[in-house]
Amino acid sequence: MKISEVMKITKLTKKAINYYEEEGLIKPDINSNNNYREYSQNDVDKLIQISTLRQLDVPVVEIKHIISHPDLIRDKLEQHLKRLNDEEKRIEMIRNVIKTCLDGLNRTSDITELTKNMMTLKESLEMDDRAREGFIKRQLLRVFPGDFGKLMVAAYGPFLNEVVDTPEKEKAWLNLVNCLDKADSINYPQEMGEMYEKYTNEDIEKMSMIINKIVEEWISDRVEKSYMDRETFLKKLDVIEPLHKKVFNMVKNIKEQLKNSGSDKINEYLSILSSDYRKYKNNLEKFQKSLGINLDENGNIITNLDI
DNA sequence: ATTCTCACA
DNA sequence: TGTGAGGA
Repeated sequence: MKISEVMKITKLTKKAINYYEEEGLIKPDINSNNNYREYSQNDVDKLIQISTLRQLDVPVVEIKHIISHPDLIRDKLEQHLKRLNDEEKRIEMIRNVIKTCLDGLNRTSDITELTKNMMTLKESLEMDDRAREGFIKRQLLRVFPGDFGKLMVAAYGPFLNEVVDTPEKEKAWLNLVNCLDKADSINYPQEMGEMYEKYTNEDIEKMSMIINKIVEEWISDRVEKSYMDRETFLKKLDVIEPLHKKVFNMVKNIKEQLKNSGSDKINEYLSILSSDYRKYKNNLEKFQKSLGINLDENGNIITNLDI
C-alpha cells in the first residue's frame, strides 16, 4: 500500500513515517518506476508499535533496538522508566529551587542578584554531606564574624551532618541555604565586642569544646543521667557562667538583626533537617520542665546558644 | 500523489 | 524528533 493509506491506518504523518524509514526502523520496498514506497503489512505493524512506544516517550533509537532485538524490550523499558524517574527528580529539584528563590525574593528585584541566588541554591543541592556541613559553617562564620561565630559553629556543628534524603528535607535545606545567603553580617552590640576582646584564642577554643560537648550530650540519651539532677547542672553552669550572663543580654539584639534581614527561621528549617536537633530541643524542654527553669527575660544557660 | 531537500525549532 | 515550505 502507499503512504496515504498507511497514514490513515497508523494515524502517523507522512513526515513521521519518512523519518522512521530514514532512521532505519522500517524498510518499505521502492517502486523503481516512480520512486514511490510500497508498504507491507509488516511495515504497518511495526509502525503501530513505533507509534505506541513513541507516545510513551521511548526514544527512537531504543525503539530501533527493540524492533531488531525483541528480547531487549524489558531492558529498554526499564531503562526508559529510570530516565523518567530521574527526570522527575530533576524537575522536582528545579521546582524547589524556584519556589525557594521566589519565597526569598521580596528583598531583591535585581535579576543579577536573583540568578546568583538561584545558582547558589542549585549548587547547594549538588553538594555531598561534607560539603553541606562546610558550607553552613562558612556561612555561620560570615553572618557571625569573629569569636562568637566560632561558638555558634561549635553549638550548631553537631546538627550539620544530616543526610538530605527526602523532599521535605530538601526543601528545608534550600530554605536554610537561602536564609543564610541573604543574612547580613551581624553588627555585634558594643558590649559584646568588649567582652570578647578579653578572651584569648585558647579561651575560645576551650569554650567551643565545652559547648560542643554539652550539645553532644544533649543529643545523646545519656542526658537523662548526666543532667537531670540540679546539683550536676549547677556545677556545669559554673564553668560557663561568666560567658553566659553577658551573652544572653545580647542575644535579643542579634535576633532582631536576623529578623530584619528576614533570616530568623533558621531553627525552623534545622528542625526539619536534623533529627539530632529535634532531639536536642526535645531533651532541652524536658530538662527545663523537670528543673522548673524559666525560658524568659532573665535568661538561662540553656537557651543562650539558641539564636 | 509522492518524494526530496533544506531550514528551523 | 520531528515540522513546513517549495520544487521536482
